[in-house]
Amino acid sequence: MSIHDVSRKAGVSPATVSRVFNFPDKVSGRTRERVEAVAREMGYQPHSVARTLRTQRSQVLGVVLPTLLNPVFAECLQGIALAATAGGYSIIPVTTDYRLDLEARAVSLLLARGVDGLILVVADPQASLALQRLAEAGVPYVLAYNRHARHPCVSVDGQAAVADVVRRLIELGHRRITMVSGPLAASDRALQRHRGYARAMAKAGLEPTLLEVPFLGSATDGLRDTLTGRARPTALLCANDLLAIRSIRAARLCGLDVPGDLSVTGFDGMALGEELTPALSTVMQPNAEIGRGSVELLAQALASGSTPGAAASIVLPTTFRTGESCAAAPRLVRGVARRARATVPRPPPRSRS
Amino acid sequence: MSIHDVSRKAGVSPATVSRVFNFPDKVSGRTRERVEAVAREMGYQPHSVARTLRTQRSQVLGVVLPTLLNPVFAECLQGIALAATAGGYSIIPVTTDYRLDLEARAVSLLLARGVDGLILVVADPQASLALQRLAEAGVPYVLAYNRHARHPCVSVDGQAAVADVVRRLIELGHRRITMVSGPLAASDRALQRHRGYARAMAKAGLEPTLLEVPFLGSATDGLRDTLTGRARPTALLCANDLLAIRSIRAARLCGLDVPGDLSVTGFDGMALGEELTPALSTVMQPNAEIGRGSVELLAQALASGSTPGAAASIVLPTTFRTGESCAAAPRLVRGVARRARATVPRPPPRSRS
DNA sequence: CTGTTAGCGCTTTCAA
DNA sequence: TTGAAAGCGCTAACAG
Repeated sequence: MSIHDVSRKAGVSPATVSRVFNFPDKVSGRTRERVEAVAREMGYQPHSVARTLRTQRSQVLGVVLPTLLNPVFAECLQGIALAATAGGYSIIPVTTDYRLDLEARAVSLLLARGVDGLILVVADPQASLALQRLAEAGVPYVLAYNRHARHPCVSVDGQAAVADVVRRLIELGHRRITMVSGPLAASDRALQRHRGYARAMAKAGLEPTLLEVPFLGSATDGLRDTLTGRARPTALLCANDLLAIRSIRAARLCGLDVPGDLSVTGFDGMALGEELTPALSTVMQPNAEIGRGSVELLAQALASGSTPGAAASIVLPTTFRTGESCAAAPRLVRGVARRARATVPRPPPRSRS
Repeated sequence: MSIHDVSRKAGVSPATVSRVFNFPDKVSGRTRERVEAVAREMGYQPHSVARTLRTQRSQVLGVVLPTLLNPVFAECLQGIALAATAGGYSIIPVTTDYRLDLEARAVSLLLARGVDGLILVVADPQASLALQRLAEAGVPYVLAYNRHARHPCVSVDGQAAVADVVRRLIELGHRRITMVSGPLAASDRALQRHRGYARAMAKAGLEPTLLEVPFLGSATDGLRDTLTGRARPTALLCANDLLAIRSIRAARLCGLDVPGDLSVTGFDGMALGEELTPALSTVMQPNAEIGRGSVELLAQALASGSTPGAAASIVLPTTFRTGESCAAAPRLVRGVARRARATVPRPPPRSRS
């Protein structure tokens, strides 16, 4: 059923029906009411595809992100979805699984779909060809999580946040603080977080140690060596919450108590972290807010017929969430952590069910 | 840049260009190559909105689900996204936050967007008006997770799976097994899982106990009473993984060791469950598979110009994942669990960072 | 094998 | 305040 059917039944022209839906003020009260009544009765809804073709605006935003399997991005997407709906937009999400080729493919797919704008979380803005073409094509877009001087970004200051964590750990008496990170080359976030770690450690006169674990597979293998070594760290600063959770497990499996023997901090603030035992001490990013902010930046530009500029970038604040996974450093004896007799940890029992 | 520009530059008609993209076989090799070359050179991509208007097929699937904050649905959506992309479809996800009014709104939004079909996770197929109207309107759709005799569903047998868990717990020596569930009225899944529990308990001659915790807020309040009572359960059978994680935390806060003093099982098989300590013992649902299956069922029907029928419903198998959160029941002394001296649990220390 | 023609359903000048 | 007409970019008959 089309606008035509409504117009016939209401005894007006299609143009008038269109006006009723788009510019109600431009129609006389009487005809508007009649048209509205007829439309409601027939259950008419304007066909958005036709409208899109005519107006060249789809009211759809494309969203490019690495994966939904990391709750951080799921939370962000939820924020995007909410704000988009509120602003009259729908979203088409596409995941890239951290692969650059899929990033490019995602962008062209979305452009062919006629999205009005894009929100994307790319591996590295510097290296993204898709992004560059996007910018050149003049298509409105906003980066989320990424930070770059020449792109509009909604992000947090990961470097400062990690530096803050380092200071907190030092204050708790930690000296041997190892950073656990995914591949640094994989994203600008990883790089920035590591920089925050490296600088804060240097500033404190401490020696930085980086444990770079592979993306997939048993991240715990490398951890085992680190945690069972003679001069093992007293604190693990993990580049994200997922890594922190894995690290805590690895520590337990090595017979270490968290935070008794080893403090562990995360980064991201995924909601689940608070439900764990020990609750994750972590840097809270406002994930939903990042999504919301991205949508708003984009929607604002779209409304004014422009394109978001790098100058509009927003840096949202992070907060350190004090959980239970991090505590004062254990006392040291000749460089080796000594554990109180009472807290000798048992490895978690294997289920027999 | 439109098909027209390409046709001019290639010296052919727009129709021919269209054929090159849609029915390459219907075009002579020479002209096809020329057109392809020109198109590539100009960076032309068919405008899918126009194509949609003309063909009345959008190649877009709408996805209605409760929330992305529960990793179960995020995992499922990822599965949907993957399969959709593979099948040449894009998806528009809408979340309902378990609210029926938003369910209806989501459906009409999606229909107005001109989606070719819908995949939805509704609270209860029986009670969903949106669903009923969908069926009546003849719009192709598939339900995921839901089970209903008169709708096409991709689901698991939650009732049988929970009954199986009950049997496992009984075999481990548990007699006081409490089910922890969200509001039963909230979804058909909750109801079915509870039925599996109730029946299996009855069959074993054990008394069922249900702890229904509210959706939001401190689910742990009710748990505390249960766990500190005189005849506290030795096992908690949780209706989903999120609840299991919360229950484990509540138990720890009550000074109970999991699984030493209390076994806890989940349901869903969210990936993170394996990373926890103790690793979650849970019923694994193939979440991504459920998503994939839904897409395939839908795509198949769309390809044949039909609508998926209830007869096409698929029930995917679940498997019990043996984790560490569940073990043999502690020995009982006069109906009260006795704990070995050595395993007296300490409440987790509060972080001072 | 290729071109011509007629819309898909809507919005938007331009006239009345 | 309303209507007539043109056309967004594409595809599908139908001719040739």
